[in-house]
Amino acid sequence: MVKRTSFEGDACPIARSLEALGDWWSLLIIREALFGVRRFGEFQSRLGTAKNILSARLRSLVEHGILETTPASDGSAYQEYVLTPKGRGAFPILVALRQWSEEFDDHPEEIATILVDRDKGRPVKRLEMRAEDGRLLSPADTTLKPRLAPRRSSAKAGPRS
Amino acid sequence: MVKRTSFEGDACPIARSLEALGDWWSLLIIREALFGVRRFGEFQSRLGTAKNILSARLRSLVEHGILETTPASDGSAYQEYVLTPKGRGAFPILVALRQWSEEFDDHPEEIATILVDRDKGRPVKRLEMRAEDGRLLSPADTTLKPRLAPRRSSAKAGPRS
DNA sequence: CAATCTAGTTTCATTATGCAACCACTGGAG
DNA sequence: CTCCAGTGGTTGCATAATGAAACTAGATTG
Repeated sequence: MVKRTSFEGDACPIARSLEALGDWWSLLIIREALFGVRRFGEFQSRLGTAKNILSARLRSLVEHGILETTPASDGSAYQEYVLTPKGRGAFPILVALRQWSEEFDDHPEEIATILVDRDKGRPVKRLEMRAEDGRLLSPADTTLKPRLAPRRSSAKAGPRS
Repeated sequence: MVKRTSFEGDACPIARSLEALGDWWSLLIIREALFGVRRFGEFQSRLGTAKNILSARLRSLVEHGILETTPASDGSAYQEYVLTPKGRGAFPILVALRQWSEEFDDHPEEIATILVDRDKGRPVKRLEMRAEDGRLLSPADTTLKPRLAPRRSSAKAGPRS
């Protein structure tokens, strides 16, 4: 096979999410959708995507349960694309990407916008990892565990990633 | 031009980070690197990437300042790839992707591992967005603001995303 | 110094991307 | 009802990216 490798059956959850939204456009489409964009033409003009690509991506996102097509909304007979809960659940991913850019980009002055909380207009706090009891965790403070107790029989290489 | 569109000059920080790590392999390479993988061959065997692709990705990650090549480390004359602070800073992105999978995947039973804190062995808490003062924020509680005061002269369409 | 390992590069077939052209259906003006 | 612009796509074609396998140069081992 010379197909682009798929991570569908992969046991790693990171690979699994990349399977659904790991290409150039999907996350940007979700970003626009989170800001209320619903119509094909609006996605197209805001993102500047070719229409065939946009069409393919929207279809893929619908298949993955991230977007839903609703037959109407404002009276017209056209359809709209709206986020499902799964789609809205991707918000932290976008925030993480945004904050990474804000912190490490080589030309931060080119970044046009900041994410603020609507009430106070102040930047949102950096996402942080915490333990169940609230302790702040660094990457080194974490580790991976097999999801279910491993087979008692073998001490072979455990599941990874 | 029929080149793949680049987001380099884009003002949206999400697009900017996707420019650096928005392809299929980069994030997986960073994932492995976070778990201590350093050598070309180790990346190759753990990820199953073709060597030419891996070579190109590693080079790109080095160019973006996410990985660094260190000429030695264990005595041998080979080189290693280690994460820079910028690379380690991508950890929350990976955690966000992982948690999204854990929460919304259609077949969560196929996910092999959970991320736990090393001390207690308990799952890490879900990432949450908070305001400066600690209030929990939902997507709807946030909005985008232009980074610097917009030019006083024009009331044209403001910066987006 | 021969065999093998590591870390790639090269070659070539297959896919995906992107632009432009085309087409079907809507919604409105007359 | 008819014409006609706008919406929401699909199709075709050129180019770029991906992936498997073969090849290679330097390092390490024996």
